[in-house]
Amino acid sequence: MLASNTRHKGHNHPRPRSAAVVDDIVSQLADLGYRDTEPRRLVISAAAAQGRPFTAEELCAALPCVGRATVYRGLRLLVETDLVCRVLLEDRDLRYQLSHQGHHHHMLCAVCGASTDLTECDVEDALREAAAAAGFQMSGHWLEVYGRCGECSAA
Amino acid sequence: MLASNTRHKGHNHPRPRSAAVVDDIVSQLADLGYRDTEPRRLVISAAAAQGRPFTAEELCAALPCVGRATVYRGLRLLVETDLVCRVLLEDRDLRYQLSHQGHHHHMLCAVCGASTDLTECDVEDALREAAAAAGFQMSGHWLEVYGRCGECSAA
DNA sequence: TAGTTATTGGTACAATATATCAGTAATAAT
DNA sequence: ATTATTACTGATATATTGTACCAATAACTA
Repeated sequence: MLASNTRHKGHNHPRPRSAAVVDDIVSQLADLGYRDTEPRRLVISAAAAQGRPFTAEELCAALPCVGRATVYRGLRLLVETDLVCRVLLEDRDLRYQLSHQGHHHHMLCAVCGASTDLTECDVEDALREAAAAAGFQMSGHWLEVYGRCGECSAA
Repeated sequence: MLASNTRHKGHNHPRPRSAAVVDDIVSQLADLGYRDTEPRRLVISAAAAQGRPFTAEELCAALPCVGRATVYRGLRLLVETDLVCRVLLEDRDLRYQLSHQGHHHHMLCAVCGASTDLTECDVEDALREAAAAAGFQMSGHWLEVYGRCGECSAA
């Protein structure tokens, strides 16, 4: 029997934070009618354990006991439900990362590979206006920012 | 013997405008040390003939007499030399189109598939500032705008 | 507890693109 | 102009990323 999910900050065997993240995501999926399965939890857990944007194959490698198709399906489900977002690297390599939800973009460090969210950014409005000026009705956009994160630009 | 390329606006057998585009691109490639070959001209010509962003496979289909590998190589060369730019559709389908060069972005119509350049757009500066505020030193970005072009939003 | 049905995993398949390599052709050198 | 050099081509094999299929299984539900 595992420790209850509902125990608040219990002082015995505190579960790692990632477990709470997994529970949260599984719960959101449950609200959408998706089942709570062990392989799916493993995919979510592995995704949450990645320190930076990861590829689907990296998840497969990290989960040798989960079928490839299941990993891809899990990832796709997470993307479709906005729990994981896609990140396009400068070299066009496609990666994934847990989404912090809400509209945001990513700043990707070319040195260390870290991804930082860019939230307070009103580029969207400026874009919509510029597009409208050209007679174009914008409904969405895709934006990635490349460069160096604070740590790497200091070094 | 074909008509000379250097004849100015000859009044017999005027060459289609696309031929001038091909010549121009071949010339730019020559400056970079790349050879002027028939298959390469065919790839460039086919790319220039596309009315909207196209896939590599579409080019292959349009050029049954050119090897697939050669089409892909030609396309890659054009991308690397900034003569063709990549366009990422909303469904993540990757397409290509002749570059109008200079920094610009694309507004992609979800209805008719047309791509319109978005040039006079100072999003870059706003982005750079927002990134800097987060300690991130921006060096580049990728942006695609999705929506409806003027014609399609009118209809 | 039994029944319904989403989910799994293994494999086959599809789409997109590159690697290899012998043969060819475009440019440079003579 | 002829030869030499070497980039380029094309056919095929391979790599990568992801989906389709289907029988077996496990999760929810009545």
